[in-house]
Amino acid sequence: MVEPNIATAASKGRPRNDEATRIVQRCAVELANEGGIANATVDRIAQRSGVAKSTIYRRWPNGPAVVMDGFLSEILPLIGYEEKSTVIQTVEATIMQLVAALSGKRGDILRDLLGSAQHDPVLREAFLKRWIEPRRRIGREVLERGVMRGELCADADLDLMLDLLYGGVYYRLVVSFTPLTKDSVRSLVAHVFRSFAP
Amino acid sequence: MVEPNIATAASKGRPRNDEATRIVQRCAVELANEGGIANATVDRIAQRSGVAKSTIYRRWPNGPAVVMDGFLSEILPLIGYEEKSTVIQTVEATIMQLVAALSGKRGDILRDLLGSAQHDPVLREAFLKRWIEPRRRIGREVLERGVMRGELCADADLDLMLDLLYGGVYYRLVVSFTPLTKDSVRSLVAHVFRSFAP
Amino acid sequence: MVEPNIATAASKGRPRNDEATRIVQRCAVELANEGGIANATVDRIAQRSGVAKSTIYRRWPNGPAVVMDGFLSEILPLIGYEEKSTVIQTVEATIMQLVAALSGKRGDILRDLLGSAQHDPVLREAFLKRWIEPRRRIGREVLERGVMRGELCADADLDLMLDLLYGGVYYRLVVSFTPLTKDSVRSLVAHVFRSFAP
Amino acid sequence: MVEPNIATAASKGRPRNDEATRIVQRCAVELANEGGIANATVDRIAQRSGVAKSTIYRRWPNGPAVVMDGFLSEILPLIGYEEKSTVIQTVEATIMQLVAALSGKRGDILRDLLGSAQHDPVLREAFLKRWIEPRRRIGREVLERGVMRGELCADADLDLMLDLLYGGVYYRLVVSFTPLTKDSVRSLVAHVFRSFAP
DNA sequence: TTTTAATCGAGACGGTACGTCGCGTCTTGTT
DNA sequence: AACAAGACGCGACGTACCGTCTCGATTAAAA
Repeated sequence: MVEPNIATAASKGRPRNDEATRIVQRCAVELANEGGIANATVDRIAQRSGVAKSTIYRRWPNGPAVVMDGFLSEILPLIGYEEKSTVIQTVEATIMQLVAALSGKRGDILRDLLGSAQHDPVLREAFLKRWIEPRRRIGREVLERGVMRGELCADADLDLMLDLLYGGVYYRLVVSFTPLTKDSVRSLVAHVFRSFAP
Repeated sequence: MVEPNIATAASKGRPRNDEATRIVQRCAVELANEGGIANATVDRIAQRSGVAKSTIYRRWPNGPAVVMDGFLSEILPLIGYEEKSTVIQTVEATIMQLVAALSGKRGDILRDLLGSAQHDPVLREAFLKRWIEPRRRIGREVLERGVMRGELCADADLDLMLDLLYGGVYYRLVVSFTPLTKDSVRSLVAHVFRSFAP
Repeated sequence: MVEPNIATAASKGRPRNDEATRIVQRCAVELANEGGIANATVDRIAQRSGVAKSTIYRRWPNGPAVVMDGFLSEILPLIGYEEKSTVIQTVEATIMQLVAALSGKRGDILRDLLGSAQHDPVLREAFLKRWIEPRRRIGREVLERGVMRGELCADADLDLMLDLLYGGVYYRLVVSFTPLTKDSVRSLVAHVFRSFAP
Repeated sequence: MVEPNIATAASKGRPRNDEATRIVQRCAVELANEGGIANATVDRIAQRSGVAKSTIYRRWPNGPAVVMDGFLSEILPLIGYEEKSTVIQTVEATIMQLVAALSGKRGDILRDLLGSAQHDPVLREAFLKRWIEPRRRIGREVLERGVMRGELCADADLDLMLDLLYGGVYYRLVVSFTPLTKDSVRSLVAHVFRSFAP
């Protein structure tokens, strides 16, 4: 959670306006969509949303944090994972979905947020807890099923396997800036699976 | 090269001051070391170096570009690559060296630069041309030797192999923020090599 | 009285907390002592006193008004006036006392309050009714006794005389910012008395 | 001079824009006319004048200082002093002029500035050096002529006399808030002169 | 005894201004 | 030309107060 200042549960004083929280997040994402997260300044978010700057600062430490919060709470519900007939197919589909999420407009923002997370511990925490770890948890479950079903070797180092799968994807998107085609994803997944075959 | 505005070779007026170029780079790196690249503003670089802002802008488009330039021209000479008796050992040593470079103070800056490159095409270009591609070229040569020497299978997809090796490293440093131990590097390299074994 | 909103005498609901009124005034004066009346903001008064902002606003229109109230109710009891053997001596003592009150920490606040009264009608009213006019009333009584006792001429314009006495003092403290010595007070009083001599 | 940051005489770098200085002062006075000096915020001055906030802060420490500067440089040229046939008449005319200056819109600003000067040393300095002292110097010259011409007694304490004259005026305008009529000025001047008669 | 109504604390809210910083451009005189 | 110096318009920063508001909890007089 980027939002570090949660209103005290005891609900003393006037309660926070949840509507304001929502509209601020929405406007922040809008602005980031239009011109990158550098465009989502607190001033601009405040102006567009009609919410006072002080109210925004009461909830988030800076503009990118708002974008992160809004972006994730917008995208997370959209990402399920489909069970396919074989584990390798399920993984392939999941990775394809990830690649799709990291492409286009939304992908630009996510890459930009990842970039900002390099020097902002708050963003880093949020990025990890709400984006990386959940997906990794899902991935791990799938792979464990692969082990049980005999598609993967019994003593496979699943964490290493996840590092290789996700690493291969993120490396090309964020480090070497090489577009990822469906074919390249397929051969990546295929090779990794083969190397962990029973 | 970040530096896009090269002085025309035999220009008429007063020639550029190379000393200024050097001191500016040095100060920019210093400032980045002290407080991240956000600390290396053009104003501050100018003040510390005693070089006028206009002089800086004549050479670089913005602050991070100076840092990138200074950082790379400082770190590149330090990175050679040692030929070991086996290819896997050579690769392991190279990766270890990379991990070392990406750890500590210098690593913070490099990760920070990579972060900024996500929204700055100029930085991205420089990062690719001067950091990623040269190392990848070297890595490729090593792997090709591995194929020739029979340590790797003849039809190995070397680009995929490089993606897996580098991807595994960068993913943990820049995406999942998981510290890389010597052991984890060793098992990563070992696994990838095994999967491309002849 | 600065305090404009008096609770209706026999009201129905919960009665006002007089203790709160007192502690608020005390804290306001404390804060003004520490950093001028600009330091006595309603927020700060509320925080230090532990009294809610709304409770403060129920009694006073703004921060300076609290300071004015607290300051005057603190200083007024301390100012008596001593009857001397001659009227001129009594006046001199009174003026000396005024000068003392307008010097040092307390003087800074009073001058500051007078400054604020230049653009705040509420403060002006309070300043007049509770500080200027009472002292002037006392001064007038003394001078009238001077007339009766033959120390002053029978048809003396006592209001003009008071203007000259007080004017001479305030002018130096508040307008020309020239320190007032005991000697300068003495010669001021002496001259004015001489000019109204019988 | 309120303006404390004078561009270095050596005129290094781009010279300051005098036009900007002028328009800023003009707008500041305008704003103060419209709603008191509290209305002359740096933000508003910047917006109305089209001059950047940073440019304003490069010259003045705060809004009231701009008003003070603009106000004085606007009003000072307008105030000469007329030589009358007798010294008492000259003084009376000068005081009348002062009362006029302290009445109406301009008077409100001047009183407001004097109020602010109570807690702002910069304003106080400017107020003294550019408003109080020059007028007092003139007044002193007039009185000295009065001594020479035998209208005043030879050993008159002219500083005390000035304190009484100016004090009587400022006291009523700024302290007791009693309107000054022409008659009251006349009787004030008359009495003071009589008390310093030869 | 139950309303009823004013008070209290806490603190959120929309505003507005603060004074600073950095940007990238510009205008000087000097080298 | 390039250079040091530094002014300029711009716009964002994060903070502080303002005065208002909405809560739930007290506290007494009126019903």
